[in-house]
Amino acid sequence: MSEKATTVQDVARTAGVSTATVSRALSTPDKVSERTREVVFKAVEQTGYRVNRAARNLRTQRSNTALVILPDLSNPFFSEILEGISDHLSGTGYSMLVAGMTQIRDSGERLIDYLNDGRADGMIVLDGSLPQDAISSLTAPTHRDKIVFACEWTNQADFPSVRSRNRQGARDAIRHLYDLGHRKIGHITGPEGNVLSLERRDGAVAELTGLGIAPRAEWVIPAGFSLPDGRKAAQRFLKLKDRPTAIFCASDIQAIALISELQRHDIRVPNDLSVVGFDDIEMAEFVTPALTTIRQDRFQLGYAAAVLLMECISKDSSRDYAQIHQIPTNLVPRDSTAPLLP
Amino acid sequence: MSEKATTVQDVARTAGVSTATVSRALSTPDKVSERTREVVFKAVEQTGYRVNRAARNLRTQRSNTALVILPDLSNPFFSEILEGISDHLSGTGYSMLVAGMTQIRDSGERLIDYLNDGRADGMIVLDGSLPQDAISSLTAPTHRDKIVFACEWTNQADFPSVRSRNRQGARDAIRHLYDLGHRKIGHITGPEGNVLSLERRDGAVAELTGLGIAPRAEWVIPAGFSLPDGRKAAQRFLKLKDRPTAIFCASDIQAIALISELQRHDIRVPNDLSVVGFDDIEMAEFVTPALTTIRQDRFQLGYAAAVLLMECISKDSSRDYAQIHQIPTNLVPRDSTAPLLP
DNA sequence: ACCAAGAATGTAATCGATTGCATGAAGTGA
DNA sequence: TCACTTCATGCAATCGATTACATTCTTGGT
Repeated sequence: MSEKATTVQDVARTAGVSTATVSRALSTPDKVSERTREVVFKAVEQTGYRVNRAARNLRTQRSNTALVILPDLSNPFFSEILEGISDHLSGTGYSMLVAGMTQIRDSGERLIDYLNDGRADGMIVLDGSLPQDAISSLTAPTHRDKIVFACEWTNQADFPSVRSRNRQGARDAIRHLYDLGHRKIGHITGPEGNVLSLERRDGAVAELTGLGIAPRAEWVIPAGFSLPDGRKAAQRFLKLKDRPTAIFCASDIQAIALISELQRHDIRVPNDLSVVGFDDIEMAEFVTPALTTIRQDRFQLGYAAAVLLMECISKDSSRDYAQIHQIPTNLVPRDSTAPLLP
Repeated sequence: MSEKATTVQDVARTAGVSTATVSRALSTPDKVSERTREVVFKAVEQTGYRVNRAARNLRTQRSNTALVILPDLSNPFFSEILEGISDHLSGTGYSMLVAGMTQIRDSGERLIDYLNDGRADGMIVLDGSLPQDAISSLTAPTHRDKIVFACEWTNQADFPSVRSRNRQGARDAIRHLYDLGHRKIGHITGPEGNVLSLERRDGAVAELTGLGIAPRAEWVIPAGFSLPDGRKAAQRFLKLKDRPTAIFCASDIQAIALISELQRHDIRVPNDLSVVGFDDIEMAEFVTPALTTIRQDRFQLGYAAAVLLMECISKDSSRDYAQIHQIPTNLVPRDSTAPLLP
C-alpha cells in the first residue's frame, strides 16, 4: 500500500542498466545507443516513472520555474498578460509562480529570496512601483540577468522590458479626436508617478501641442486607473465651467466609470462628449456606447516578456544591455466618439 | 566574484557548531539551548544565509507550494479568488503555482504529475469541467487528500470543496423580482452542463415554483457566462413575442452585455425590464444602470479554499470525508431592478 | 556521592537525480 | 595487426538540508 514513488533506481533495475544511463536516456537521448534508449523508455513506461523535481532542482541548481510579480492579484487587468506568459512558459517546460506585492510585503519576504533560495530561475515584474530597496537588491550583478519588466517598468534601473507604445497610443487617441473636429480636448490621467500615466499624458500633450493646441491645465484631470477614480473624475468634469468636447482617458475602466457617471447627469456620449479609453479590455465593446479605445495586446505583452525572460536566463554570453521591446498599440474606433457637431 | 550561495555549512562554521544544530536552531528552536540559538542566529545574520528550497524539498519531501488550476487564465473573474488564496498561503509560507487547463492540455502534462513529482503539495481546482481521466487519476488514495475544489466542483468524485450558495442566491434573485411585483420572470442560463449553471437554474425554478409561478420554457434562454453570450441572449430575448418583465442572469458579465444590447434596441432597464445578475463583479456598480446582483464573496471563497487545503494536507488523522463549505451570497439591490409598473 | 533521566549536540546517512571521470567496446587508418 | 580515437556505459561524488541515532553533558533524587 505504501505507494513509494518510483525512482531512477527502479527504472535502472528493470531496464538492466545504471542510473546514469537512465538519466542520460531521458535528458540527452543522443548520448545513448538506440537499443538502450528503447529499453529505458520501456522501463519508464512500465514503472510509471516521473523525475523528482526537487532532486533534479537540487542537483542542477535550476527550478524551471518563473516568478511573476503583480502589484495586485485582484486586479483583473493582468489576467490576459498572465495567460500570455503562461502560454510561452508551459511550452518550455517552465512552471509559473505568481505573487502579489501586497502579499509579499505583508509576509515580510524579499523578492530577491525567490531567486536566491532556488524557488525561481527568473522573474517577470508587472509592477513599476517596487520599493526602492527591492529594486536595488535586484540590480546586484548576480540577479540582473534574471529579471524582466513587463507592461510597467521602473526608471530607477535599466532592466530589460516589454511594454506597449504608450506614448504613440496616446498620440493616436488625440489625433483621432482632432480628426473628428474636436479642438477642446481633455485628459484624465492615471495615478500620479506611475510610468504609464506619465507616458500617456506626455504623449497626449505632445500631440496636442504638435497640432497647435495649447493644453489647458484645468482639462487635465488627475485620477487613477480604477473605476472609482473614473467616477471621481466625472464629478470633477461636471464642475468645469468651460468643458472640453472630448476626453482621452488613461484607462478603459476609468472611461467606463466616467461615462456611466456622466450619463447619470444627462451628459450624452458621444453627442455631448466624445471619450477615448486605453487598453481595450473585453468589456469595452459591450458597454453602451461601445468604447472607442487604444488597444494594447496584453496577451502579446505577456508572451513577449516570457520569451525575453527565457532568453535572458539561458543566454550565457553577456547580452546587449537592457533591451526594450515595444508592442504596438492601435486605435479601435467604436461608438463613444463622434464628429464634433457644428 | 563567484558569489557562491551560503549554506548551512558556512553558518555552522561561523557559529562554531554542527550543521545539525544550525538546522535545528532554525526549524525547531526549542530543541536548542538559548545560548547556541543566539549564536546561530547571529551567524545566519552575518552570512546572509537562506535555506536552499530545493535541498529542503528533497529531504523533507514537501515543496511548500500549492498549485491553483484555472479553467482559463485570461478570465478576469478569478483574480479576486486568487488573491484570497494567495493571502492565506503566503501567511503560511506557501508559494502559489498557477496554471490554466488550456496550457496544461496543450503541453501534454497531467495534473497528477504536479503532485507526484514534488512541484506541489496540494492543489486547488477552480475548474469543474476537468476531463474524465484527470478526475479519475486524482481520486487515487494517494492524492485525494491533497485536492480541494473551489468555486466550481465536480459531481464525478467527492472532493472537499468551497462554493457559494448558488441555489440560495438564485432563489433570492427571483424572490427580489417577485417582491417588486414581477410575475413574468425569465432566466439566462450559464453554459450547458456547468455545475454553477445548473444550481442557479434549479434554484430559480424552485423559487418560482414555490411562489406558484410555472416557469415558461421559452423564457429560459440558454447561454454562457461571457459577454458575447449575454449579447446573443439579448438577441434571443428580442425575438420573443411575449416577453417577461424581469430577467435573472446567471452572471454579471452576461447581464451587462445583455443590458447594453437591449438598450441599443430601445428597451429601457429597469423601466421596461428588470435585470438581476450574479457575482457582483466590481464593474456592476459602475455601469448604467448600476446592476442589481447576487454578491458572491470571491476573496472569501479563495481564502477558505486555501485554509481547507492546508487542513487537508497537514491533517494526518483521517478526516471526515469530502467537506463542503458553503459561502453565503447576498442580494445587492441597485438600479437595474424596479417595481413592476401597473 | 551515585545513578537515571533528560537535555543538548554531533556524526553520518539520507532524499533522488545528474555528471565528471574511468573503463571497456567498437571502429578507423596505416 | 597495432595504436588511437570515438562511443556507450558504469561508478561514485555531488547538490544542501534534515534527522535517526549516538554521544556527552546536566540535573535531580535519594
